[in-house]
Amino acid sequence: MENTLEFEGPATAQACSENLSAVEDAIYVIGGKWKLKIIIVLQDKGNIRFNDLQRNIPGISARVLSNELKDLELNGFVKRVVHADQTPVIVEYISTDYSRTLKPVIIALSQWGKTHKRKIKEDF
Amino acid sequence: MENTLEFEGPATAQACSENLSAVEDAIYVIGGKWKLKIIIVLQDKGNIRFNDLQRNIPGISARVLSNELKDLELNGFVKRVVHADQTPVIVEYISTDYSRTLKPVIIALSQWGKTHKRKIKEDF
DNA sequence: CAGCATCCCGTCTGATACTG
DNA sequence: CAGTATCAGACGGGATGCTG
Repeated sequence: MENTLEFEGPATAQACSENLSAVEDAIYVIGGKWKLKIIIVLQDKGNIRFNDLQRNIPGISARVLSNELKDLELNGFVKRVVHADQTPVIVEYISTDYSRTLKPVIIALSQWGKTHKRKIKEDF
Repeated sequence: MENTLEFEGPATAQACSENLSAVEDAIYVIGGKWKLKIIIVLQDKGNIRFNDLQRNIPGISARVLSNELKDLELNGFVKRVVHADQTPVIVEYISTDYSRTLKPVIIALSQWGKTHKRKIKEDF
C-alpha cells in the first residue's frame, strides 16, 4: 500500500491522487527557481558565506538569496551560523541533515536534466 | 566522469556546477506549480479529455491548464489528439514516451513528499 | 561583509464571462 | 465540450542605494 508507484506497477486512482498530493507537497517547499540550487551548493561546499554563496549561484540577487535563505532556514534545510567573535561579523550557512534527505530528488533531477539536454541538442 | 553525484561520493567543484546546470535545465522545463501534476495524471489515466483533466487537478483553472498543455506539448511531454469525426469534437490528451522518462523524478519527489509530510506532522 | 529598504515593472493567476 | 477573452490583483524579481 505504500509503494504503489513502482516503475512498472499499475496505478489505482487512489494511488494517483496520493502521488499528486505528495508531489504537490514537495514542490511547495522546494519548488521555485532557486531553492534546490541553493541546497545543492550548500551541500557541496559544506559551509559557505553569503557573498560566496551568491557568486556560486549565477543570476541570483542579494535580495532574493536573502529571502530564500530565510525560507530554507524556516523549513530546516539550512542552518545560519554567526561567528560573533570576528569583526566584521562572519555569517556562515550550512546544510542540515534534513536537507540531505533530498539527495535522491537531486540525483533524479540532475540525471534527467543531463539526458534532456542531450535530447534537445539532437533535435537540431 | 558521468556519475560524479553518488549518494556518498565527494563532489568536486566542477561536478557541483554540472549538477547545478543540469538541475536548472530540469526545473526550466518541468518546474512550476502544475507541470508535473499534469504529467502524473496524464500518465495515470492514459488518455483524458480537457475537462476531465481539469477535474483531476484540484485548483487549476481552464486558462492555466490550457497554457500548460500547450507548453507541455511543445516540449514533447503531451500529445493532443483530436477526434474530428465526432460531434461535438472530442479532444484527448495523452502522455508521450518521453514524459515517461520522468518516472524516476516523480518517484523521488513523491517519496520525499510523503516523508516530509510525516515530518511536518511530528513537528506539532 | 551581510544583508535590508525602496522602487518598479513584467508576469502569473484567479475569477468571471463568453464562444463555436 | 474545449477552450478563449478580459480584467484586476498578487507576486517575483531586477536595479539601486544604504547600513552596521
